[in-house]
Amino acid sequence: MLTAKQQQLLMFINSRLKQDGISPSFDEMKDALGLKSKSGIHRLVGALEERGFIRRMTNRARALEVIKLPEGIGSTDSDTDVDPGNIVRPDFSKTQVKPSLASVAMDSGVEIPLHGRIAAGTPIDAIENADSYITVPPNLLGRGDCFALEVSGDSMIELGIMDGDTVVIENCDTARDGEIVVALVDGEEATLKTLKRQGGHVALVPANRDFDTQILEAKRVRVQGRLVGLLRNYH
Amino acid sequence: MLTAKQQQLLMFINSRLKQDGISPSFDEMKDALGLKSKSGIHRLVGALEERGFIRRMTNRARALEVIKLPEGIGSTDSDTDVDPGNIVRPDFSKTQVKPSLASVAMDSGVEIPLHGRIAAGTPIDAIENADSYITVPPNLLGRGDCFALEVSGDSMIELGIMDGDTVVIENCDTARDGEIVVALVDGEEATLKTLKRQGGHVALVPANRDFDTQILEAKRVRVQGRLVGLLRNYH
DNA sequence: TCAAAAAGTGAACTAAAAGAGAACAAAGAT
DNA sequence: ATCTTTGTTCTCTTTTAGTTCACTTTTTGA
Repeated sequence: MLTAKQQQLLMFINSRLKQDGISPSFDEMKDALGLKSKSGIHRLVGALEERGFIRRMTNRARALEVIKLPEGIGSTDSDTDVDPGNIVRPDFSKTQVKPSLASVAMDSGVEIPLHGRIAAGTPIDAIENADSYITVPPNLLGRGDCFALEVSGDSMIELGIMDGDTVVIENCDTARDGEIVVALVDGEEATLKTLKRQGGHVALVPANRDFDTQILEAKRVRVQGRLVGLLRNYH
Repeated sequence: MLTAKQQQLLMFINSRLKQDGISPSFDEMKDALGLKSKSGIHRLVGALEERGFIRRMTNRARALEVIKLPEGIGSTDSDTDVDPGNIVRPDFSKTQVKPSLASVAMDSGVEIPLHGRIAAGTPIDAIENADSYITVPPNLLGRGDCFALEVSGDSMIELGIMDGDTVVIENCDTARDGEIVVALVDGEEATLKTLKRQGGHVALVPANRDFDTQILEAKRVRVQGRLVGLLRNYH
């Protein structure tokens, strides 16, 4: 009934809907299948619709719905069926812990507010919804008050801070030489950069050859926090 | 079926109805989503209605009802489910409900075992203390069983995976083209690499110019898990 | 082994989603 | 009747997402 690609896409859509109820965009599906163009997704979606596996609202964003799955695919949603029986796991396969609700219990992480996004050279979008909180493991936190920001842009890519990562920032107004900080320049422009002190000046050093270091009088720069942790999601 | 905003609003409406049976006003919804204008809420409400998630009486204040929730938002607490046969009425459902446990439960962290270290081109150190667990935010997890590994070495540095990072791996034995996986070669050498399929062969592609891609017969390579999340600590 | 079907690419184009702000209209209360 | 709360509509802007087309490559089955 389905080709391999069609099934692969169907399973991806299904897992995303199961996961958070939000249907993936064509671009996300494209990435999920490792394609470079989303026109192929368009064709696959059409094929799945024609075969009665999904329903969609055309010309609407993220409006897919799975209405059936192919035979033999349990609705328990494993596109990654595991046969734990005979796999050689040399080192680390002894314990298998499932994130069952039981283990979601008490030993929880800590909730911190997600304050918005920060980009190279542009102000923080100061969103701060009451509703935006993320949970982070306690060991990622600093000693002080922390908040999270979503990173936008590639200015720190050479230090492994990628577009879309969530960074955990500890609120503070001073930083040591070489620390990565959220720095506010002239009270308006907040960026995530490595801070270097040079006499009465500070340098805000990006980690990307395509961006320039800013050297500024110390009084123009206010440190808003320092980087203490990072989270990334590959889904 | 829904966009992120639509889903966010739907969950808010649902929680308010569950909490005290009174639907929120447009202004309250606006505040809940951190917006400054309620015209956006009007549009979102229209979208939710069009998609069949809510019903409403136009021009009536606080007259929303939730008629279904997206797949996968099966609330962890049965009390917070929408009962399909018994719709929540905006007016005379004064049913008193305890504060939703769902939101508390959903926000807590999940413990997964830390299975050791993984390096480029060398076997995993089988450290695994049974006692090593780390807490990760639920949204970092995949759908299946997960475990964590500490990354050693620079082989994936160009994809922002640095020496010392902790990666969250979902146990699975298949992976899609282009996913980052823990791959076991010839049953003995486990590495973290991007997997590419090339006919009957698979390529294990590092993200570092100083390392070479390995192209191997598919049967020599066993996928042990795929990368779903990453944590980094700057302390 | 050849033709058809399926898959993949890239670009141009169009449309939807999202946010702001203001003015206005309807419903219900005093 | 008039005030307050709440919902509706408009215009405008930016960002995100869907559609289409022309063309190439790969896969598959007769």
